[in-house]
Amino acid sequence: MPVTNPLERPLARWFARNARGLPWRATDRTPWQVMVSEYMLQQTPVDRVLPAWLAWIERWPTPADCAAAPADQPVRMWGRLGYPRRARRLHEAARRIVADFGGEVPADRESLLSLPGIGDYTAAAIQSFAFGTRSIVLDTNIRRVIARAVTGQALPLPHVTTAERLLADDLTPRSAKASAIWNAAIMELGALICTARAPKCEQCPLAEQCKWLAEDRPEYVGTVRRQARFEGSDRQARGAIMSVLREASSSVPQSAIEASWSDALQRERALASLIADGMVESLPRKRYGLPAQ
DNA sequence: AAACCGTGGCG
DNA sequence: TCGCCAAGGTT
Repeated sequence: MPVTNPLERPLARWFARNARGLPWRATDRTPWQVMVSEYMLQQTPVDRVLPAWLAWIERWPTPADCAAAPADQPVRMWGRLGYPRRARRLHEAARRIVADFGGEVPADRESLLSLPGIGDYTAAAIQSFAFGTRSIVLDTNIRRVIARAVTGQALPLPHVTTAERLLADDLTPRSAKASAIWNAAIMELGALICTARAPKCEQCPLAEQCKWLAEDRPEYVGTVRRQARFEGSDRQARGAIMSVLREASSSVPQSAIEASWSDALQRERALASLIADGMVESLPRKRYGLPAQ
C-alpha cells in the first residue's frame, strides 16, 4: 500500500523519452479510433495491427460509417490479423453504438462491457486511453511488470486475482491524468523492456526498484498452461476456409471449400463450427460465403 | 472454468 | 526446428 508509488516517477520519465509514436496515441485520436486499436490488439502484435488500423479508420472514420457497412466488409478488412470473430464483434459493437448510444463510444464501464468483444481489459483501456478516466488496466504486459517489479515473480498467475487487482489499484496514481500516463507507460515498458522471454533489465528504468531483479530473476514457479498446437488443428482448418471466403469477391462453390483443406472430416467440422458461429453462411446450390447482412 | 478461437515472428 | 508468445473475450 504505497502512499507514493516509487515506480511512478522513473517510469513516467522513461515513457516520455521512449514511447513509440503509435497513431492511436495521437492527441487528436477519437474514442472510436482507440476502440478499433484495442480490438485489433487483442492477441495480435502491434506491427501487424498498424496497417490494418490505418485502413480501417480511413474507411470507417466513425462508428456510424462502420455500422452502415455490410457484415462481410469488416471481415475482409480484417485480413490476416487472426481471430476474425473480433471483426464481427467490432462491427456489431459499432451498430450497437449507433442504436443505443447515439453514435458515440460510451465512456462508462458498464456500457462498454455491454458491447460484444469488450471485456474487463478493453473496457479499462478505452476508459484510460480514449477518455482519460482513471481505470485499472490489467493486460499481459502490465501484469508481468507488476509481477516482477513489485511481487518478485517471473510471470503473473494464469488469471487475475482480487489481490492482484487491489495491488494494481494501489499502484495506479489517483489523478486521472497521471493514471493514464501510468497505464500507458507500464504497458509500454512491458512491451519493449520487461518482455516475457528476454527482458532487457540493463535498460530498465525500474531496475533499482525491481524485486525480481534484486532476487536475481528467479524462475516462475507454478503450472504453465501450454497453448494448443496450431499445426493440423481445427483452428488452422477454420482459418484456411476463412481465407478462401475472404479472398473471394462473392460466394464460392463447395469445391472451393473442399480445396481449402484436405482432411474431409476435419474440414466439415470446421465449416460447421464457422456456420454455427455466424462467420460463414450456407447458401443455395451448395455455395458458401461471408454473411453480408 | 478450462478450452476454444488465428496468425506469424522470434529465440 | 519448434514451442513460446502476442494490448483478450466468450462459453
